[in-house]
Amino acid sequence: MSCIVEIALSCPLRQTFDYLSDDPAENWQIGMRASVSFGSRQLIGIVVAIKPIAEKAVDKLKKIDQQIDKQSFLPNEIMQLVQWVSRYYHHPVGECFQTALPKRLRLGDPDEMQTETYWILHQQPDSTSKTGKKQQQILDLLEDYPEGLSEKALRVQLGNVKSSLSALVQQNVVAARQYVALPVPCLELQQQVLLNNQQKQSIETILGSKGQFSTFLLQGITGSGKTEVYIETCREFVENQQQVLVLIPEIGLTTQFVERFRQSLNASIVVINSSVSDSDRKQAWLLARAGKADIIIGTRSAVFTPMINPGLIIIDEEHDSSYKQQDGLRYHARNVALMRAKSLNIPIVLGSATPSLETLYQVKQQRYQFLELTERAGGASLPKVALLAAQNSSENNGLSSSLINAIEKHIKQNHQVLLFINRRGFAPVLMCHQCHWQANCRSCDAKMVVHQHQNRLFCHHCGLIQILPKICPECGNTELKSYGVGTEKIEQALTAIFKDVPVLRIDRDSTQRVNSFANMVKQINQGQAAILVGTQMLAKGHDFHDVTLVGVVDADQALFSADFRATESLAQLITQVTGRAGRGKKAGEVLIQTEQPEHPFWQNLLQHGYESVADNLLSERIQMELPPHGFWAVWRAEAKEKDLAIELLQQVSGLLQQSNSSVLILGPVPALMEKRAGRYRAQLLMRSADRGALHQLIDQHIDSVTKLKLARKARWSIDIDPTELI
DNA sequence: AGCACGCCGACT
DNA sequence: GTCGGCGTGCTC
Repeated sequence: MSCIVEIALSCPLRQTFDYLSDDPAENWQIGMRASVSFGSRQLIGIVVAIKPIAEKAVDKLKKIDQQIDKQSFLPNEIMQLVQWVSRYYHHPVGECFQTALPKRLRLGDPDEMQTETYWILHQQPDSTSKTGKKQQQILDLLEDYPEGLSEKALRVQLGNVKSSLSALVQQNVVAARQYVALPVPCLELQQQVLLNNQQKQSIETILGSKGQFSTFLLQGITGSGKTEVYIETCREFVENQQQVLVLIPEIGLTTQFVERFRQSLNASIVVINSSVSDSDRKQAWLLARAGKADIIIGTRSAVFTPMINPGLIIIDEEHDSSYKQQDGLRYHARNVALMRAKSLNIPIVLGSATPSLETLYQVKQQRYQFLELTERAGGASLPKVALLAAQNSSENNGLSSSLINAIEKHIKQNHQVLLFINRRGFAPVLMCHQCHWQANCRSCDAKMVVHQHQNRLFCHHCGLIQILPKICPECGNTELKSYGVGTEKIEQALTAIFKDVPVLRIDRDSTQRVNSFANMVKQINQGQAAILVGTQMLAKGHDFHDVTLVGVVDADQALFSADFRATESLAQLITQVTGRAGRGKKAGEVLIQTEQPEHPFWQNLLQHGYESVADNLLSERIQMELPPHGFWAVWRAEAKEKDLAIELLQQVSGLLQQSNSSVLILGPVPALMEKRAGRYRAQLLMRSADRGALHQLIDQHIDSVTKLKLARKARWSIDIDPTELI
């Protein structure tokens, strides 16, 4: 008896496809993969339904080419989750499955875990045969592991063991077994750290919600020991054979975080981030699904990792913008995680020193429980924060004389200094002194940034690269001048001022080479006086113990930005940065150089702290009916031809207006930077106090939008709960 | 989105 | 005479 199998395929069509299978329905399960011919190509899809043969139009159906999985592949929970994501974000279901699966499995790799060789003691060595030193070491070690020890672990401890092992095999003393390859455990676990009362209380409260859905905001200033709270909470779950999913931001600096878990917990910990190879991702995913990974630490897409016995979800730095995907399926991992925790009926912890307004809003509505850590570990005090008027700073390449003096003071004490400039390159503007020509990007509405080290102009929006011109292309003048500051210029200025002090620049340009970042960190941690100049990437995730002065050079930009979220991010950045100064015994100092020291934002932040700023911003947003107040969706469109995007959105707007709905339609308007990477962009906003009404309106019209002629000429997408409104 | 089919311009 | 440009139409 054959059957019909309904398959979700990765294509932008908002539908699934029926195929004919020769196998009986019993041989199929929802969530299995199948290979089918689709149009003229071969695709792999996910089975979403199995149906009996119906009379109608069976002859139109193609046959399934291959059933890839013989046993269940995607657990029901993940099937439900991905289908919910597809409905909630109004994104084609096949593409949702695509984002949820590791590449190798998406492409049809069998779902078999990699194995590795384990060695076990087979019998006691014959007393007559002589055993070498290395061989004896192996035997001694294996004696402690009656269930065997992996060859990898033997190698880690004893070095090259290949020849000794084969000798032992010859004597029939040891035997090899193939077992599933687990992550290499830490050899020496660290002693459990002493927790303060706030930490203990937080852990207890979270554990009190074991086995039931409950959301916690764990707010703790930098250095207050959030990670210890995570680790000790995990310990409890791991001891109960329950798995923990830990989401982390997408910054390449996760090693320290992961190491602390590894060194503290006797558990199988897998990592899924961008530096993990495709085959290791697949292995981590399979280990998690099989319950052989106790803790899964990963970035955004790890939220879809299946677990056999999930107990807890943790989202570290929950305010981080990398949790929201900004193309394709525009999901927010925090949102998906919340949904997942709810349907699994397990607790979820959102951790941050500077929670997002969304999360604070929920705390205010008493939907999340608030946990707070206010004490810094080791009794370190928070640094003094002061504002510096930026007057005359342009004469010193963007550094005011008081900032330079402060740097000198800290350097003289053999301490380290950290300076933030949130712009890569040398200078953001190149201009002709004579005719006022400016170096602009030809594909974007943006200026080209001077990168002197590489003797090039870069567009930071589309990646266009040009040779740095020596003469003005308009009038031939040789007097080209650059304006503004970037990391390179600050680096150069400081090198000139402090001749004997190493100046390290840390940004995407200087850390691109493999290991260069790790090497820099190593150098920094040697503890000699040094000045570190860098972008935001320095603010996150890394502890530099000898830094006593943190300077913020171009803090003002955000205060004038048209993006209403800029002040929120600035308050978060300054607060995070403040935590970077003076850990341990050395007293810290933070200096913020600004053109507007009188600005109420600074006064509020310095006198009352992040929470107060966040509070104000939140009331402001509520008053102005901006997110997180109300429910928002935005249609985005882009086209190579000018005005095409906006025309398409005008038609979309027309369709939406046909319904008599409570949803407010705003726009369409061109994007703030209309042209980017050669495309003109526009957006159409929807807002409602009623989430259901918003989604209903989209569902009502999305098919007609797909059928619009213009929808083929312009790229369009829909963004639910947008985090960027421009 | 891919990919095929289809109908008009400059080239071995 | 052909190669190839991208318009439009379909994908169980």
